[in-house]
Amino acid sequence: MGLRLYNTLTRKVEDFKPLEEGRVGIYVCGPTVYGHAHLGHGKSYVSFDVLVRYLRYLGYTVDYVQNITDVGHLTDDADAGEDKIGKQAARERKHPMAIAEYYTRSYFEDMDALNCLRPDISPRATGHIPEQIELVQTLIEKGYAYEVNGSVYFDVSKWPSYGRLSGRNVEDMQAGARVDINEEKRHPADFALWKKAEPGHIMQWNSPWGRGYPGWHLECSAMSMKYLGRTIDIHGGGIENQFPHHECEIAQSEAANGVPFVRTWMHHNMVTVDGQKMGKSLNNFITLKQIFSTHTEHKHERLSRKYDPLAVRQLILQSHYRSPIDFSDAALSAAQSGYDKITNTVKSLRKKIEKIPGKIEETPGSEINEYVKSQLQQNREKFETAMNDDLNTSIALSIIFKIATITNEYINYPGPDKVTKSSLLEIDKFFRNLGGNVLGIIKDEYDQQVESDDIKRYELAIDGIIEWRNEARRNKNFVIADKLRGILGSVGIILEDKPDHTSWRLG
RNA sequence: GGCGGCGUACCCAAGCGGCCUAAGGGGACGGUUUGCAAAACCGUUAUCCGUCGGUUCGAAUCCGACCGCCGCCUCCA
Repeated sequence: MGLRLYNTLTRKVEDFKPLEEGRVGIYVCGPTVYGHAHLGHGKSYVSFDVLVRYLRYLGYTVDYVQNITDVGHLTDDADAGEDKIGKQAARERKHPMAIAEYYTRSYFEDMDALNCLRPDISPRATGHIPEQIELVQTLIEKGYAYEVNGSVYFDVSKWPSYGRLSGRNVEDMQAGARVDINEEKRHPADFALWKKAEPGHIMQWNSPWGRGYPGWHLECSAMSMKYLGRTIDIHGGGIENQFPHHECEIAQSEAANGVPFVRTWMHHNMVTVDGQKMGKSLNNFITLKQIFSTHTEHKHERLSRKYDPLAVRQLILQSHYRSPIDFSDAALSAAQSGYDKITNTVKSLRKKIEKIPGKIEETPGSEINEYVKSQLQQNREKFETAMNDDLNTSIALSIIFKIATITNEYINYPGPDKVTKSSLLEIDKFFRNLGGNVLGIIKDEYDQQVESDDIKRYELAIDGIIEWRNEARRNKNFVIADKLRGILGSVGIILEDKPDHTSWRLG
């Protein structure tokens, strides 16, 4: 059985089959770059990163497009157009493009840390104004849009299936709608394709309707069409964008092209912090940089320590992408411990491989251990079954843990089974493939020691103290030995005595 | 008011009609190992899945009611 994905459009898990054999086009709604990326971005892009990675693992060629919104999203749909980037630009007294550039770089930096593969194309909205204008023109020509006083609106009454994706109908939405009445619109549900620029609006362009800027749903339609064609296999985004954003995308794209816009709609669920929606006003808004930073002055007050970016990734993968996830210091800390366990295992596995000299064919008893072989085989199948079932990363991850336990058992307590280099390499291959290439929580290389410059400077001293302590241990002077361990421990350095040497790590 | 989701051990979380006397992680406790630790390994930690009814030979899984929580309906990942 192949990959099956939940499709919001049909509310069912369906067999996944791309339009073109062996090739998948994916468009994911990217960030609006007016601030540092937060936990919500983390969940979103890790989720879709795993989708892309798994599709590639299955042998598909994937065209992954994720936009960068550097203009156009206003604070509301009705009018009162305040561009969030413009707002931030005013606050920081910088050019809007400088703001967009700065936070775009910051975003990529954080996504790299989370081990998310870069999209194949990261199109900027401002780089596609002509395409957007063209799309608006098409919609006007086909009678789906109308111009009023320099602004252009999509006529929802011309598109009966509006609301299908989100399970709403235009009438129901009237009652509790918080959208202000806009005099220009023929119907309150009509949405802006192009807005006339008020004199003070910083970002604006020439158009057939005068100076203005694009409406907030338009860029995704224009750019996905340009890079992936009129019908795309998968469109992903946050569940909060189901309505109105994705609904509007469908309407304008299909009205313009006359063909289905998206075959599979995927929506991930939201993030809460300590059980509450994450929001700037609630003081529980946590950026990824605040979690990753070693510098205590940047730390968020709800966090007790810094966490490894890949531990955050692991926490995200521990639950399903369609489930909400609650971040708390306790959850982060538990994920960090679990992440450390896997990392420790992989590190000691690789150390062990290095210690067995020679090429495989020269190593005596180089055959793969039968038990190891069957376990890897079995668990690979389970892993694929889990991932095929709408990306059940929680189970996939549990299989990595299972193999970690088997690995430790095999290395440390081989019993009658001989530890062979081939077996160890086979296990490492499993980790690199499933834990690394697919889940992205196992690195191909781990730094020898800590990256932090502060620690690096003291490495010699640390090694010296360890040497001193081992001399004491050899002389059975355990009082001194324990005292030295205590001193290192008090600055967060934890020692591990191995049969032949002592290693250290930061606790 | 409309739409959607969730409630599983001390915490996180998978399971969505029989393989469940319920994965996996964290924590706690006990053991092996260790000079002692750390790491690792082994074991224990839910006869039960918010509550009450129903459907079924059989339900955590389906249906109904109720209680509690959350999200969307305004930009948001």
